[in-house]
Amino acid sequence: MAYWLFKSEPDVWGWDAQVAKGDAGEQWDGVRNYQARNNMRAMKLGEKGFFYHSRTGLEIVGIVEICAEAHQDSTTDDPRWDCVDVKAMRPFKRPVTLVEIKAEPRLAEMALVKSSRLSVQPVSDAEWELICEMGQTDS
DNA sequence: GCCAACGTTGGC
DNA sequence: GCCAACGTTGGC
Repeated sequence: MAYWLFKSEPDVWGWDAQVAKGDAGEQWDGVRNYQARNNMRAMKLGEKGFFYHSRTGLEIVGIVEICAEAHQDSTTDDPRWDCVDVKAMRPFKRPVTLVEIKAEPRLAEMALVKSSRLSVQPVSDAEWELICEMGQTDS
């Protein structure tokens, strides 16, 4: 069971918009980066990911679940671009900010810190557990 | 709003 | 196949 992290600018697609979609979920479209796409192709039904607000907010606000594995991104005809569907599972009691993550030595290897431009990234089991604790949320 | 870092494109 | 030019992302 792998864990993931999805970034979005809340002005464009934020946690509230994700929650509003309910259990039907929504495709994580618009990714035009091979590494991010490859991460989505590796995702399995039922796996979980963090939902991170980039640009404004700069914090992890909740947990989403993969509710459809990789398929064509319907916002383009270009067959290179796939995406998964995700649905909101639960919010963090306390959002975990980028500042806190950077201040935590055990999270220094996170892609969020090391390759800040990658919009869909893997999260290790240990990182997952720790961040859930920091967010006072069940992992 | 700025700009550094990074990824992609395309001419050679 | 190199690399300069360009576009985009995202922290600050």
